[in-house]
Amino acid sequence: MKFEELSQLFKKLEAISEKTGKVNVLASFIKNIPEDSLREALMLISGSIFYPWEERKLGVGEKLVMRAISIVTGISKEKIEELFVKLGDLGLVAEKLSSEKKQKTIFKKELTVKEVYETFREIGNLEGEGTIDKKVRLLSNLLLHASPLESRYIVRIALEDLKIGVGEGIIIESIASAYSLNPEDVEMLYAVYNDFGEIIYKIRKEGKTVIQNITPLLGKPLRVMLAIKAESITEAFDVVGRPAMIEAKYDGFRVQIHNINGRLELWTRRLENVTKQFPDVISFIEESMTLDKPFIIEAEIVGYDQRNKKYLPFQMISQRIKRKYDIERMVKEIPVEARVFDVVYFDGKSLMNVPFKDRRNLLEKIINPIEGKIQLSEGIITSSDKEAQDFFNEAIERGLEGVMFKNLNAPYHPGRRVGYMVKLKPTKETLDVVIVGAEWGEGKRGGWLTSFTIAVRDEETGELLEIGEVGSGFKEKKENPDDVTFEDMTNMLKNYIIRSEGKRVYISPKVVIEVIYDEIQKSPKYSSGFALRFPRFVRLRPDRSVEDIDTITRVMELYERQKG
DNA sequence: CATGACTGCCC
DNA sequence: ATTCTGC
DNA sequence: GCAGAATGGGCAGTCATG
Repeated sequence: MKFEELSQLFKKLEAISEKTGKVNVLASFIKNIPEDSLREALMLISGSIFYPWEERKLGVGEKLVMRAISIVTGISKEKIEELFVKLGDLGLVAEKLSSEKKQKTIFKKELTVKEVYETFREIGNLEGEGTIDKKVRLLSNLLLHASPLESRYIVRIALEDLKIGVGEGIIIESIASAYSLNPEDVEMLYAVYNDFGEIIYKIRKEGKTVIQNITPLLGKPLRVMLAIKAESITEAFDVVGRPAMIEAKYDGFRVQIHNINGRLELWTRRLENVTKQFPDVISFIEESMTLDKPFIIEAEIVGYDQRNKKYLPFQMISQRIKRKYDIERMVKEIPVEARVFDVVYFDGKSLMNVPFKDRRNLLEKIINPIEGKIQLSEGIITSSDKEAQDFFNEAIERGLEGVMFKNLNAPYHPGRRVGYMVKLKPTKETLDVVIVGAEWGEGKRGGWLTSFTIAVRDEETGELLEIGEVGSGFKEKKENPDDVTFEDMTNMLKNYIIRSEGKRVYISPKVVIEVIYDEIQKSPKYSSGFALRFPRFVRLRPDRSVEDIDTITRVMELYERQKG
């Protein structure tokens, strides 16, 4: 299969906004992919090069792509960055420059899907000295032989972001449509195999029989079920029904644990293998559970200080997640506890269609809790707003992140954010800050300032101290008069731009905004020494001037208060 | 050998 | 992670 | 109601650079 054909598909999908339209186009394309390009084509359509269980990564980002474009076109990196700011997308930059390039004596061979995919795998497999130059060379070589349209998508593949409005959901629907299957069945196949090419291959070969008895595969990570967010206890109950299980939400990270005939393996939410990083968790499970029956359970791994029985901040445990060296030392320095909250496979049987309350009951039976090592997540079953409120309040007082509401009768729906699980976090403080910088946006936000550097005031010196950036909470479209759009922000701020530096602009401190956040963190990056966790815009404060914004003293007080 | 830029992935 | 938007 | 695409801080690892 020619890469040109795939590029045309991408172009067509990018131009269609309706989901059903995308599914129709993609379904008919999928039916006709020849078997010898099936896996490669589906990997490229899903915008990835390596499978989630592979340890290799592509290791290509914006900077490396800009270097490659610069080499192929002979245009300076500064000029390319300028175009990037203007167009909001490096794929479009490559396309534009490629079409403007004088077609000299270029020997243009036609690229194939296989060739493109294999080249990217080769790029990802490079390591050691000289790697970056080699990657740039391989990528430029692809671009050299590519048409303008192909260049657009080669660049986006390099960044593993096709921007064609096609995600897992649409690929699943398309496969279902192509082979007249139930989308839920295809979804389950994907949740188990994590490989679109493989499941299409199976469907073609085995027909509808593939959907019989799909069960999780031991040793192969399964996609996990995600929660939606609620703003209040009543809203949470409305989503999951009454009674509901209400559980503590721990500020750690999520793992899926497989017992493969006595051997334990751990995967993260995005299916990265982290078994080596957590030998302590492995031994907790060996201590607490019998391993004679295979299982797949889910847990939150959270930092825990045994001495004062307090949970540690997320930043601590994040030091352990990707660690390859000094693992044993960190096991001692940053102890963790596993809080198990679900089981999806046990003793040869899939539990995905078993109601949550029964899965939870099974967990109670198979885990012997050991304080500070492994326990079930704390929770209550109630229909009462008052009991729910008390449980929530207590969780917050203990420094937990919030609570989860769970539908007692819900099946396990892998890979989706459905209304079976709802998270509820406490309402937060806000800060009034001034905008001192910004960055030009990408993709559909190209041409607007979309991320704003914010600062608080040192009341002693009058100096402004940066405390992070905010780019969430603004509107793209004005629907109500008081909506604040990126366009509003851009118009308001462009007169105050002091200087530009690539995508970044420095702005005279005039515009005051109110931002909300979940937590104040110590920051090595910002001049205030603090940063906001999950910052988002609330509203403009035209009534306030730079002198009225929040101070570093207040930030320090808030930081001390949240430590409890 | 130390440092910084870049990338990928936790939240 | 949060938020907005189109369907 | 959901999927997709924007956007946040900060961690470790890798490679380049000086």
